[in-house]
Amino acid sequence: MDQRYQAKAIEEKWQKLWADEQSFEVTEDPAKPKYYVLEMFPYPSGRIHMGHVRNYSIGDVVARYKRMRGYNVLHPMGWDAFGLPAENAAIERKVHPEAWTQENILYMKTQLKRMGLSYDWRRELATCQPEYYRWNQWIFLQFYKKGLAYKKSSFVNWCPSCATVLANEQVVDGACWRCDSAVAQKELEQWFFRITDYAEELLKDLDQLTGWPDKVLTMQRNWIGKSIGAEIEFPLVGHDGALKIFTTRPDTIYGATFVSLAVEHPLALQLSSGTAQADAVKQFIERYKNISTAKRGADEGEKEGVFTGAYCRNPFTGEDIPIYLANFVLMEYGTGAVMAVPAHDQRDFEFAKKYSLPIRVVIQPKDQELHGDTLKEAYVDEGVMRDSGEFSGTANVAGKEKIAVYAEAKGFGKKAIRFRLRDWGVSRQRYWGTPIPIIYCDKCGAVPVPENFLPVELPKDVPFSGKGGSPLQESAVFLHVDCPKCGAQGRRETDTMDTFVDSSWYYLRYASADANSAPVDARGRYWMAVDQYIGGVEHAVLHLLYARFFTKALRDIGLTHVDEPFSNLLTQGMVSKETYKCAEHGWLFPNELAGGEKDGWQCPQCQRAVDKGRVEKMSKSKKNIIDPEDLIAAYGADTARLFTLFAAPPEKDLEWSDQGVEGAFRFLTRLWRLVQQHGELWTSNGSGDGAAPSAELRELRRQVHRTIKKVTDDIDGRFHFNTAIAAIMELFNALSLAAQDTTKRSAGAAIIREGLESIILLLAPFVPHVASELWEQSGHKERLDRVPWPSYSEAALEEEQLLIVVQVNGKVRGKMTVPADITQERIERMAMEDGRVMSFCDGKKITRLVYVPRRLVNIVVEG
RNA sequence: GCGAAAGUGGCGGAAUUGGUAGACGCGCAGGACUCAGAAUCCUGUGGGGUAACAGCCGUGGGGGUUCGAUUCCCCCCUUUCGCACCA
Repeated sequence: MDQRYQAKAIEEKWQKLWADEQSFEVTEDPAKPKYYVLEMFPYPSGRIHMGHVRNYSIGDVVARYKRMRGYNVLHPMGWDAFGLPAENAAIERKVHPEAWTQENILYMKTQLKRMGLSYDWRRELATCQPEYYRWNQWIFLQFYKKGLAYKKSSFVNWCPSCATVLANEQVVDGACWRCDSAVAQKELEQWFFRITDYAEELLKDLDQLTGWPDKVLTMQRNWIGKSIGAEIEFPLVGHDGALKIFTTRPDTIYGATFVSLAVEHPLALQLSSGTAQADAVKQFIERYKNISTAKRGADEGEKEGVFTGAYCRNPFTGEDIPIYLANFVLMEYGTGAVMAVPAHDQRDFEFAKKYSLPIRVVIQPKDQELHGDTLKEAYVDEGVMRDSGEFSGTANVAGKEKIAVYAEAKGFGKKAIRFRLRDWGVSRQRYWGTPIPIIYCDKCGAVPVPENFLPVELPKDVPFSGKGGSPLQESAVFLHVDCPKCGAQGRRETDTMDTFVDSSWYYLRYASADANSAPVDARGRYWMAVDQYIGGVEHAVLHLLYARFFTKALRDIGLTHVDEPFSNLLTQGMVSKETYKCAEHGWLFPNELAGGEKDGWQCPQCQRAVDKGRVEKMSKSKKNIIDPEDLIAAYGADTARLFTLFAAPPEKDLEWSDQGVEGAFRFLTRLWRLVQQHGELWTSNGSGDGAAPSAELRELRRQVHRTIKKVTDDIDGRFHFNTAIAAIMELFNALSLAAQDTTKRSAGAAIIREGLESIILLLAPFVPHVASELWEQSGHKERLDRVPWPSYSEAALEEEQLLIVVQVNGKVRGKMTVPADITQERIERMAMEDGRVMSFCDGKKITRLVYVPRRLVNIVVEG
């Protein structure tokens, strides 16, 4: 037996065995409870990083633990393989996106395998495979049939110099990332998914996601942004028709002294034409039309507007009030028109001040009298309605409802609910994505590709120049196609789908990854929903919201029976590490520093003292990354996993420490050695020298069972792997001491063996390779993967003695060890008789005695 | 600006329901082994204080509730994250 811990050899041995024996491949088994654990699949960028190591280590602990607890565990892995970087690689390095992606997947897969993750690799999928994305297209067609997919005109970022559409992340400070020219807004017809149809359900069902972090629920709630209010029509003066506005404050309508329209409002030009304001309005629109709404919000603060020259009538006061254009009104929300109540809305207040518009107070707070001309800021809190006709005197909260009901009765308004959530624009003018299965025909319009023609595959003959619109427009093979309806010459849609579409249903696909007549078959019913989903918090809104929407929409098509895809969600923290920065030369790698720990580090270029220690999220640019591959080569996967899991609880940020890694490695080495050194424990089947175990040994046995209980509770209830590992280390230290003592070693052989076996089993989910090896070496024929999780015995937990803390006025003044079956009276008497305790009570009156069973006595004295 | 989370030794962190603050790991110090080093093992390690003990101080700061507060409440400070004209 090798005395040294050889991580590499051990890990290779077990990884090969697991692969050869398909240890983690699962099929549906109605006799067993199922458990579906899923980590967010990676983008195949080329190499795995520490964030992946952390994410997948956490998931693997859960998977292996649940397996040991008797669950039928589905634990799959795949690739979020479409996306922009592949296309950039094509432009910059002349590699085809597909080749680039395939190569990355292959490399990263061997990296993941080296971590010993217990995946069912048969279910592996890559979203760029036609067998996968054909179902994106199929789903698109189902959505189209149901009206959930539709086309409308919308704006994209456009670089006039590169003549190409830019993704949001390619726009840096309003300029093109490559050529730095100013980005314009260009209007295009694009495809949308009607996620807003599900807004109400997406909001309501958040309540049933009790296994999600509150933070994520709140973010989703805010994103959906439900507002309850009213829609009211303001008749135009001198024109037909009316302006429809949405407000959450109908109670303030008597204070509406003007109306503000979005710059893009369709009536803007029409209303001003023929008035003296026509030119001013044109200029104003011209000025804002190329600035995206996001950009307008960025220089928040300055309210700008222009009078349209037109008026509308406030239907409640009967007054004619002016109509303005305002830069802060959003066309995409509500109706693109708002009634402005300067006294009770801060934005309207600022606008009114700037353009000298009347400010009329109509909500009166309890404790003060407000006047429009002395108001310093808008009053937005509750109060009583005043100067509001027949509604004066009504509490404003009740007034909201009354105004809306009144307007509805009179036929110029109604109660209304609005969401901040917008429909999901899925069109991308890119190559490396799922082609949208639509054909345009001059006669028939937009015609869906018949399902039996799917997949619409990406053509290979596409040049990647980084110029022009969608690269698919360059492919003659792809573009020209006959209309499926009338047979005339048609033209394919050249937009591809947002990659968020791919990741919105992949968890369903894993359940039946080889199904070829539907995205998911009956096996989905067995496996869904995902019991535990694990990933970064950066996906708290978009990915998780889109996936929830897909689940509901697919449920309505009959593809799944669940309302929500992920029952429990764990958002892991990021991995960070200290950085070194030179004031002049920027970030530095630790190994390029000059100087030393003692005299301080210096910049290799300018010899200036380096600013050390700020802990930042690991990133290439900050030069503080650790490559998992180097780590595994140096210490092995088990050490990498152990440290990652030990250094912090999963939901918190993890600060990387090279010395901490050493510590984890040291622990495994010590465990290895202890098992090697006591081979006799495994061969002899004696339970010691036959004498009854000493009190110390009995306590050691209790610790074994206490540890099993603690580790079980820590993993199962709260995923606190760090404290679970700490408890195992503690037990190890105790066993290690006992094993060094010859008397204890012989008398307590059975207990030490039970302890070591427990440690190996408890460590199995964390460090599966070394645990498997030690299990085998300690004489067990059965594979560790098939051994159940250890159970503890309540009887073995029973304490013989208790440690009781004695306090005087809440301060610890003594401790006593007492038999567990002692009475309260006796404990209290002993506490009072304790010498040190007595000295604190000396001459003082005891007013009270607090006894916490099995824990402490607090003597309360006076004076 | 609004909202949320967090702040504990030299460092990462623990204390799960209000009951011994600092588990476990790192670092550091002393010792053993060694010609020496590395590795390993043992002991110690919140601060101050003492010959040693004791008492004393201590969970960002200030107040409160309680027999007892890292934990609950109020105010303030700092950091991180999210949202940021959504009418």
